[in-house]
Amino acid sequence: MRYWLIKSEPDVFSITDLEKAGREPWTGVRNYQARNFMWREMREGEPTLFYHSNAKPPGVAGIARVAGESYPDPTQFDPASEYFDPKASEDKPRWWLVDFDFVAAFDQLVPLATLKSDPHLADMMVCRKGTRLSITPVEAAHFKYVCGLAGFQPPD
DNA sequence: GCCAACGTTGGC
DNA sequence: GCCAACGTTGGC
Repeated sequence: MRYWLIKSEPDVFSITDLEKAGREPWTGVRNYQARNFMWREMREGEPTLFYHSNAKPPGVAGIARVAGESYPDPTQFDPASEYFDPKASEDKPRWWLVDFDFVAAFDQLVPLATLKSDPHLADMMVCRKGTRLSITPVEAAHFKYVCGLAGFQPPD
């Protein structure tokens, strides 16, 4: 069992939006490292921190879960989409995604500043300077610790 | 609005 | 394959 963190701008798609939707295909990721995590490494049921970026303040807003296996991101084939990729084809998809299921919204956001100032989380990727990656693995201990900061009982 | 970090592009 | 220019992310 692995743990993950996904970033989303709440103005675009927030934890509340995920709660309403129940499940959401994670379209539009156009970074190879992030794609590789979804494509080949994520497994159904893996718990995921849902992080609000470009927010005031930024921080972890809740929990999601990998809904199932990866499949080609349909927006890469759609000329009308901002995520259209002319170099991708149905035969040779370039971008893969998974769906995420809603698990929980934290009663209170755990701000990035809190994560950064906590020695337990010193080497958590999202705490490090200049990590722009929108999907990162999270150590089990870090995942559980962040849930603890939110007063949330982590899923098994 | 600024700017550090860093990924991508394209000329050579 | 190198690397300068450029674009994007995202905190502050």
